[in-house]
Parts: sequence; structure tokens; C-alpha cells
Amino acid sequence: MVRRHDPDRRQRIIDAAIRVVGEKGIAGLSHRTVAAEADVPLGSTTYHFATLDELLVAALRQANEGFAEVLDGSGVPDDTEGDLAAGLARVLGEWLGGERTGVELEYELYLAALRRPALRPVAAEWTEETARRLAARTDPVTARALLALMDGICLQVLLTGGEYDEGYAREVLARVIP
Amino acid sequence: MVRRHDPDRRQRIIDAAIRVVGEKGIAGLSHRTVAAEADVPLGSTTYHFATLDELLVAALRQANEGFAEVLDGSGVPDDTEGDLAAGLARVLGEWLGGERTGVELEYELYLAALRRPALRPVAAEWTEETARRLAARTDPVTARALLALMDGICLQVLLTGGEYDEGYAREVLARVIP
DNA sequence: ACCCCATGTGTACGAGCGTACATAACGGTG
DNA sequence: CACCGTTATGTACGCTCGTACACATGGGGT
Repeated sequence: MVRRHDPDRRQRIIDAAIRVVGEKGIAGLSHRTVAAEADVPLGSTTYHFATLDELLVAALRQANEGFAEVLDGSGVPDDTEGDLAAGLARVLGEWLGGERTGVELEYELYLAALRRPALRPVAAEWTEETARRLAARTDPVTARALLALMDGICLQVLLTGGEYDEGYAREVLARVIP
Repeated sequence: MVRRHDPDRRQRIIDAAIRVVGEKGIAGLSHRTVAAEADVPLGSTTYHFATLDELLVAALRQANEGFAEVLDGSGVPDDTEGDLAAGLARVLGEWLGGERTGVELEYELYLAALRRPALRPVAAEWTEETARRLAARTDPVTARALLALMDGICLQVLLTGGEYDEGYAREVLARVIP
């Protein structure tokens, strides 16, 4: 392999890391697996990201942007006249109904903040940014509550292997909106 | 070491596993670390628990029982006349205000079900059992919603490193109770 | 045009891992 | 009391890991 002067090498490594986490989970993430997935030598990953935490921070940041697009693309924030609870329940349904790999990937990166303090600022940014967007449709307290409830509902579905019930989600989400 | 015929060897291994996860996280869990913590030879852990998943299942089951006792001991289920939302918010505050190691431990084991299907039945049992207890104070739908919201609130505190606001929790928990 | 430093590459080391397996002791059962 | 299955022990193999380091390279700033 002779790929000298590869500009967005760094970005390709992040993309590879996201694919690795999606396929094998964080437990399967190593400098070597990422290097293989990105088709770069081992030394290249250790050069751009000295520790796996750095790589996870970059990956989580990118995954968050991906979900933010899903949220934006679903028209929930723009639909200022519609039923907010119904809109959120629908977005959740679309997200959970899609590719489970991506869903698990983003949640796993998010939840990893529990044990990796390096990820907490990123998780906090994500929470505040999303709460801010939701607050535009209601008030700050309700926004945070909606976020927490959505997190909890997703968790119950993902952790127990249960089915997502959009009607139930709409019903209980509506309750927290004053 | 000559400790032949050690009855509850198995239980001591589970206890050691819980301590290891509490201190180093699931990432630091291995047959060897558990063996060292339990002061038993390596072969003993692999004999009683052929895979780490088996050990995690046993540990999660035990951790769940621990939290159930916290819930029971707090008098929430018995306090049939008091404010349910306030009671739950108080229990959450006591739990999160206590030893963080234990809190992170139980959540980490719980969240591990995301990537380890073997843990999902245990997580599902826990969810249903707790929902059943809460349902005695309200109705099944509200019980699951309260559980989801409490999960989400705890997550926000643990993942972002924020502070737990009992007043806020009581307020939003009360909203989902019809 | 030149030089320096950020970037890229290959390899090696020591540690920890899951797993397998041969062997030994124990204790309930017949 | 003899037996046999369960439980306990020690060791070895092959693998992957993070890390370190010496060396190559090329392009941007002077």
C-alpha cells in the first residue's frame, strides 16, 4: 500500500470506526480493527487517535449529527401546528423501525458515556442541543422531560427486545406536555 | 491454595464479578480478573461459568434484586396514600445520591443488554416486575411510562454528569399520572 | 529552492485474553 | 467401603491487544 498524502485520512478512520462499532460493538473496537476496516496501516490509526477514547469522541459526535438530521428531516420542528407528541412518536417509530444496526450503534456510543468520562461532554452537548430544539415547541422543562421519556421508551424497546408501540408512545408523551 | 470442597464458591465468584464491574466496568471483566478478585484459580471461574455472558446474567440478576430491595425499603409501594410522583422522585434521589459506584454498576449491567442478547430476558424480567409493582399504585400503562421516564431521567444525570433535580423529577413524573 | 515538520509506514515487544485439557480430590450413593 | 460423577486445580497454546519506535516521505512556509 502506497497511499502517501491522503488528505481526509482522518475522516475515513472515523467512518471506519463507526462501521466497526455498528457491526461488532464497542467491545470489538480496537486500533487494529479500525485500521483494517479503513484499509490503512496500524500506525496510521494510532497517529491520528492516540487513544480509543479520542476515536469514540469523534465517532459519537458524528453519530449525533446523523441523528440530528433524522430529526430535522422528519419535519417535527417545522410542523408548528401539528400534534407534537404524535410527531415525536412517529419519528421514534421511523428511527426504531429502520436499520437496527444504526440505532444500536448510536445508542451504544451514547450510553458509553456512563463509564467513559471523555464522552460525557459530547453526550451533554447532544442532550442540551436537542432539548433546545424541542423547547422551541414547548418550554425548557417539558423539552427535557420529553427527551427523558423518549430515551426511556427507546431503552425499554432495545434492552428487552420488545416491540415499539407508537400509540402508547404518543399517549404518554402527550401527558407530559402541559 | 488448597481450598477443596468450597461450597458457595459459585456465589463468591458472582460477588467478585459484581465488584470487578463496579470498579473497572464490564470492559475490565475477564475470567482472570474475577478469579483474582474471588481468590480462586482461573479454572474455577471457567468451570462454573463457561462464558462471560453466563456470569453477567448471574450478576445482573443479583444486582436487580439489590435494587428491588432499595425500592421496597423506601416504602414507596406501601405508601398508598402519599404522592406517588414525590415518592418515586425521592427514591431516585436517594439512589443517585448514594454510592455512585453501585449506581453505575447496576446501570451498566442493565444497559449491556443492548449488545448482549443473553441479558435481554433478564432486563425484560426486571422491567416487567418493576412495572407490575408500580401498576399496583396506578395502571399498567402509567406504570410503564413512569418507569421509562425514571430511566430517562437517570440516564441524563449519569451520562451528562449533571445534577439530579428532585423537584423537576417530581413535577414531570406527576404529569404522566393521569 | 530548500528545509523542516506533520504525516505515513512497518515491525517488534510484553501483557492479557479465552480456551482446552490432564490430573486430583471430594463426597454422596449403592 | 468402593465407586463414580461433580468440583477443583494448574498449565499451556494461540491469539489480539496497546504501545513504542525507527524510518520514509512530501508539501508548505521562508
